[in-house]
Amino acid sequence: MMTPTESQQVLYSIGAVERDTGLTKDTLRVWERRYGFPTPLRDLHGERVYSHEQVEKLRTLKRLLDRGHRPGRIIDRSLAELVELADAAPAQAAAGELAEPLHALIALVRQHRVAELRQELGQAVMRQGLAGFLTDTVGPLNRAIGDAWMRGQLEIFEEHLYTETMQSTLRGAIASIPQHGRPPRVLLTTFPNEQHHLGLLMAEAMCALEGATCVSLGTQTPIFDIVMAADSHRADIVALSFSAAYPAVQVADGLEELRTKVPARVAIWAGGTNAGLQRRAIEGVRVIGGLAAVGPAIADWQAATGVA
Amino acid sequence: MMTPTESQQVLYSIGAVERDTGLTKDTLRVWERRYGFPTPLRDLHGERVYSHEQVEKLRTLKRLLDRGHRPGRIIDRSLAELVELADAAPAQAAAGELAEPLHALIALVRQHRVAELRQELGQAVMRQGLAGFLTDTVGPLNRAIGDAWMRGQLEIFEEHLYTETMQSTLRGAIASIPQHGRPPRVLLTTFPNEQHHLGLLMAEAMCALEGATCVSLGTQTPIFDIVMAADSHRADIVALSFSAAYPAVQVADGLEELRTKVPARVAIWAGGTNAGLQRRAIEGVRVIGGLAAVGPAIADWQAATGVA
DNA sequence: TCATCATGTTGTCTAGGACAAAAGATTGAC
DNA sequence: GTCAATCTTTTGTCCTAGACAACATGATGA
Repeated sequence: MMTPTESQQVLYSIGAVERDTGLTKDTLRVWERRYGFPTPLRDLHGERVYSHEQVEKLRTLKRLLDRGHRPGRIIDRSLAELVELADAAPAQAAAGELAEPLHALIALVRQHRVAELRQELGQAVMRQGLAGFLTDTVGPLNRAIGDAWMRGQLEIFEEHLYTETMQSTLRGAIASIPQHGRPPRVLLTTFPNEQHHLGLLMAEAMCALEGATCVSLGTQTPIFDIVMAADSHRADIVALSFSAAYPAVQVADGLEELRTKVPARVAIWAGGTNAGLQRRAIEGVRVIGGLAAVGPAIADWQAATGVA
Repeated sequence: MMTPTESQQVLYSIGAVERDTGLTKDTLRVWERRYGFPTPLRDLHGERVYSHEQVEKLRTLKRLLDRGHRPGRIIDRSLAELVELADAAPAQAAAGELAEPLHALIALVRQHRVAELRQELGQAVMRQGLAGFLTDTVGPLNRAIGDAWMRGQLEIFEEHLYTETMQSTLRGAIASIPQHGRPPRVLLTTFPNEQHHLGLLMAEAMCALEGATCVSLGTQTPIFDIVMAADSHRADIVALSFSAAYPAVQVADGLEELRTKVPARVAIWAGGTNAGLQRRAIEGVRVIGGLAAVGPAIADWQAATGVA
């Protein structure tokens, strides 16, 4: 058996750190030059070699950047201080009073009781109805899971497990919604580099529930292909999902580019937890503020187009 | 109305090309230096700007590299010649005689008839049984779709549509397999940067069919987390899936690292269409050569561990 | 015929320097 | 005091060109 110290003797190349943290090699090198962190060792050939601890701190930094923090302000703090910072943030937005059932679900994730988790989620759909499940369970649960992960209360693989299980649940639920082929026809996808599939599935479920005809392209469709797909499927609405981690610049740029390339008769809707959506309004793009706003938006569309 | 020439005036930055092709910035620059391709223009600030045509050729090149071609040998050829090459390759491995039903399915994808595609796939599962569906339909179909895409017969969004639909079908099928909690316990996932979810689902379906207890973490789990997850779930087998596009170096490195960190009593299995798997054997890692090999592998495991 | 060795080939890493875009701070007008 | 415009700082991404290890290929000899 190895001691903890020995087992932590894991070293990462700059390429490995890029993969694990989502920070590019350029950024890693320029941070080292500017801020003096990280401070990788060098191997025989003079190449950077990162310790497990540094990678851990880099991952936490990345999460905080996604929340709007700036590297220069926080990079000097210790990992413990960063975690504290992460803890403080969600407290503002109604943290403590997580509903009891949610705690139970999180507990199942942390205890790796997959079969029970799957069953509980399935039963919750039945109990609350899909719409209630989405707004009252999935939404808050996603946030709680993300927070727990950042606080170090949840490992990455536990988050993966949750995501995978929830994906199955949602797909099962979506498959059980009868599709009549009635308008509006909604095309759902995300921009390249946006991998968050759960948000997309939630949107798809919500639209299908409201009687729309949904076609999902999955995640990461190049803009030019979204345009072609909207045309091919004669979509009435193109719906995009943006997670918190997606760069705000690319949200605005992408939506503007998409708006110019897609015919005006096709509506563009954007939703998700991304902060950039609230900041600057984009002409001809409707921002959907949460799942509850999907129903009214579809009602608006039907009213505007005179569909019975 | 713009002329075709004007509308093609789409220019890509080196970062955009990296995202769209999967070739790193480093590789793009070194190719330009060494082979004289690509030959991007420069913008006002001297930064590289790639034309749509060059990006197209780069994408095709990447696909050919994934098949084992070497850049120096093929980079000078025209896009048409490359496409021809892509056409010729699968001819070796039983190309022409694609079963009739597969052609019909591909036709549905190209005509964007989603509802029918979904229904046909569901019926195929019933008709062939899940095992037959996986080996005779999904496997060949994946390859055919990939080929068609490379030949320019299929747009990216059409491939996305196929993937999304197939994912729903497979998840539905997996959900319908009763799980008894019997050994072996199989943990399924992919390495970071490996996004190909379909291969993973196919593996999960196959294992579940053979009576194993499956836990999937989805794609892109850091190696350290795979180790923790294997421990938490008391996994008997860790199964990894590698698509053709995944760099062969990272396959070998990753598997070796994983082997040293996971207890010896846990088996490591690797499968998928990645060429690197065949090249060099890794001590303590079993390479699963295709879906049909899953059954025997599980039988072997059961025999070796004396499980009835 | 097969193993060993030399030769290409290829991707990834190195070093600072440069600059645009966004965020933050300051100023001035009403 | 509030808001808009301008200045300053911060920050990520791009630039050049050299180096080298890992792998594939071809040549050599047993």
